[in-house]
Amino acid sequence: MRDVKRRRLEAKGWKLGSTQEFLGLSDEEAAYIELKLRLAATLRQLRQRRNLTQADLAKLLRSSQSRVAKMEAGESSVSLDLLIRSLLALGISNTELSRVIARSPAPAA
Amino acid sequence: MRDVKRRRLEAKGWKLGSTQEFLGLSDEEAAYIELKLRLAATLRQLRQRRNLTQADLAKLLRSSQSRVAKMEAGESSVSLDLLIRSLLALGISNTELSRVIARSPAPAA
DNA sequence: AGATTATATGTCAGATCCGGCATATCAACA
DNA sequence: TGTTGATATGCCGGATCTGACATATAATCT
Repeated sequence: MRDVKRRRLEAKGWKLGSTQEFLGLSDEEAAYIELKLRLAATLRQLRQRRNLTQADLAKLLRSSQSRVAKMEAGESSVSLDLLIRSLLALGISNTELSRVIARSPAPAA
Repeated sequence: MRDVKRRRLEAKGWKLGSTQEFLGLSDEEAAYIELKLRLAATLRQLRQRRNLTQADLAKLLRSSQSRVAKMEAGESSVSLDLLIRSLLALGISNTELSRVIARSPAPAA
């Protein structure tokens, strides 16, 4: 993984330890983070497709605008739980959800 | 949803409030719980297929046997996060994971 | 420029979840 | 029957996550 990408992740609160530790990032950790980012992106798409503001969505979820922002940013302080709950609240179907999860991230050029 | 099923869920720690509230269980809540139970069942299958005891798996996950038991039981005190992390640790692929999520629960007879 | 609306960032107290321990239940055997 | 190995249940202190609030930074207007 590239330094650029690393910095982007760390900026969002992922404490990844030393570079060695980072390079040794286990497959499941990597898969977990990628999955989360994918769900985060999907949440944003879904919200925008419905012409909702973050505040609107927050109200729908009985949460706050700031947390929605963090969800969409894929911050480390947001759990898969919250992301998936939110997608479900937006009415995503199991089929759509599974499609998001199936899609692997594009490999680096 | 049937009373039998309700009791089964409540026994696992789901506080579902009054019957009215339960009957009014929103779609996303229901979907969330079903999803969790599906992942829980998958975890057990995967572990058994590899001939691991709960204690073995716990060690692999740096967790405890009791938590693994709770995961597989789909207790409310277990998050999707932990379930999915565990499945990833067992090496489940995105494709398999997505298949689990896609599969809707069998409708009541 | 200033005003308005949307999004992002920082912080924190309370809620939830976690690992670990003790102990209970169960199953398969001698 | 009692012993052994596996799984389940109850509990708790500490860790993590959450909603909420304040505030900062866009972005889009007049």
